[in-house]
Amino acid sequence: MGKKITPRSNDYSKWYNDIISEAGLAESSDVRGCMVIKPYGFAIWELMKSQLDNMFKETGHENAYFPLFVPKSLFEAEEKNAEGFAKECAVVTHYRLKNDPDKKGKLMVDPDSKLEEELIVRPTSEAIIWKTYKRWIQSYRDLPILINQWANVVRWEMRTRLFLRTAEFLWQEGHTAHATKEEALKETKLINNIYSEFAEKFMAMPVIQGSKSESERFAGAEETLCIEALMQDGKALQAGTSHFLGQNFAKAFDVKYADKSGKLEYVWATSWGVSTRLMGALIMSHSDDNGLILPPLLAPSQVIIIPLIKSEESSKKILDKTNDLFNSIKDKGIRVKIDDRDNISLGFKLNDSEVKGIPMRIVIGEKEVDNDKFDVFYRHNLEKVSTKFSDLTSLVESSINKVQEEMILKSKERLKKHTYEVSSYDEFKELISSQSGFVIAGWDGTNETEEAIKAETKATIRCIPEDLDNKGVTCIYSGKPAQYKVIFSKSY
RNA sequence: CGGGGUGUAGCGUAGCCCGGUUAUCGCGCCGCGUUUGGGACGCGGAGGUCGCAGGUUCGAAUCCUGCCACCCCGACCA
Repeated sequence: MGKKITPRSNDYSKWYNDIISEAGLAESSDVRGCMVIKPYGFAIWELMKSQLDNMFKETGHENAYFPLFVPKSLFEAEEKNAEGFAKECAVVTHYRLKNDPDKKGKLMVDPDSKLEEELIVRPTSEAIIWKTYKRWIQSYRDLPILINQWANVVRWEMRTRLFLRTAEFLWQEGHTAHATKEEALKETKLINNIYSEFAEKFMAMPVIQGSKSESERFAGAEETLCIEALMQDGKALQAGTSHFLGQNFAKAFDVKYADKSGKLEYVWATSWGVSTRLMGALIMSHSDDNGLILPPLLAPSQVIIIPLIKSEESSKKILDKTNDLFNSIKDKGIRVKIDDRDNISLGFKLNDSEVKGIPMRIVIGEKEVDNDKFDVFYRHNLEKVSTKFSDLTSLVESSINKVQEEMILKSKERLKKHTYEVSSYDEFKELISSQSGFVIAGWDGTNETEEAIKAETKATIRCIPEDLDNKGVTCIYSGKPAQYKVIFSKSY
């Protein structure tokens, strides 16, 4: 089994890339730093999307779409935001090509088509959206605005990795406007809770919630909340962020509303997003050396049935059973598929279903039909459960939630096992260098300390959880009283 | 932009130091036949400006020069 996948313990990155390639999720494109998401990978992304979309809509949000291009003057309006993204922007300077007079059959940029104002390909949409909100908001009656958009953005990263960091990526970005600070803060928290709930419930990936230190904060935000997940190699992955933007964008774009007394006030803002990086998180959270493992709620096929026909005589009874089972599982609203590909050996099909992470597999051959004994093979723990045909559908149905729960439990245990608390810097350094997970430690709250620790150990403050008591704790580095207990880790 | 490396078929590679027939092997692809109980097998076949340009030589994938592209380690990052 798993012949073609490099073992995780040998080379973690290779293992990760092998899984993406063998499962058919994505591949590098011919365009620098960009990625082709293949149908199977996209199907998983679409399941994630629809779940998140539901959760946003249930909390009063609506979808809309804003332009890909941001005129430079808009982009630079909010200074910190512009500065933060300036180094990774793709810029459109011309709008036309022409035949190159010196090189036959080649095209060149037409110098006459230079734009008066450059267009930035959005690395994020705050600027264009806040320029629009200015038109939409006049009165307290126009608030709140709770909008989300599903879109692509471009960030010209130096080093890219499939799903985790690509030059172009797909995401959702929510942008809300509120009358009061309290309401905006509440929204920021609400969304972070949604992200956390989604990660745990659907991705079977428990996360730690908290706020970012100033240096890790989103450019232009007053506070950034985040969810941080722990990957199997002990590194942290920022899986989602929710920003409280204060009145920064309202002021930059002059967005005011008249309150009940007619007084003009700047509006309060939030923005929040998760991206196709979640796919990377899903892969790295659960996969093993045999390939991908999908939690049933995010599996495009939750069950696969493989008919095994060896002779003409047995063909009919096997196919009848296969179709009966397919229909009865499908009637329960479960995503089920039959692998009836011709000229492909059973062994190949078994491995194929494993490498793709399909949660349950049922092989139907002569032996099963004659003995009325069928195995359900579970991908997440590689175990089999046997039952008779009449009980098969209910076993499958009850297994969906069971498998999901078992995967959540396993991930929770891993997170717990790899979360440490230290009080000395030596202990801290040892844990970080062994790259074994989240390390909770006291921090004096200064930028200098944070940077010194990063320079010495490569660990960064992943987040500042709000529920950790800092009474009597001292800073791991400076020895001064700790302002917070925070979570350190190496990260992606 | 600093430090290192690599470019040979769709993918992964051997050959390069030490120049010499028709450029190696595996996977994949096409055809025929046999095979489904853990990534099938046999036979036949297609596919290459050896990254680009120039030079040295009777002769260059191999040596020299220039260029280009990509990868890895830094800085940056959802």
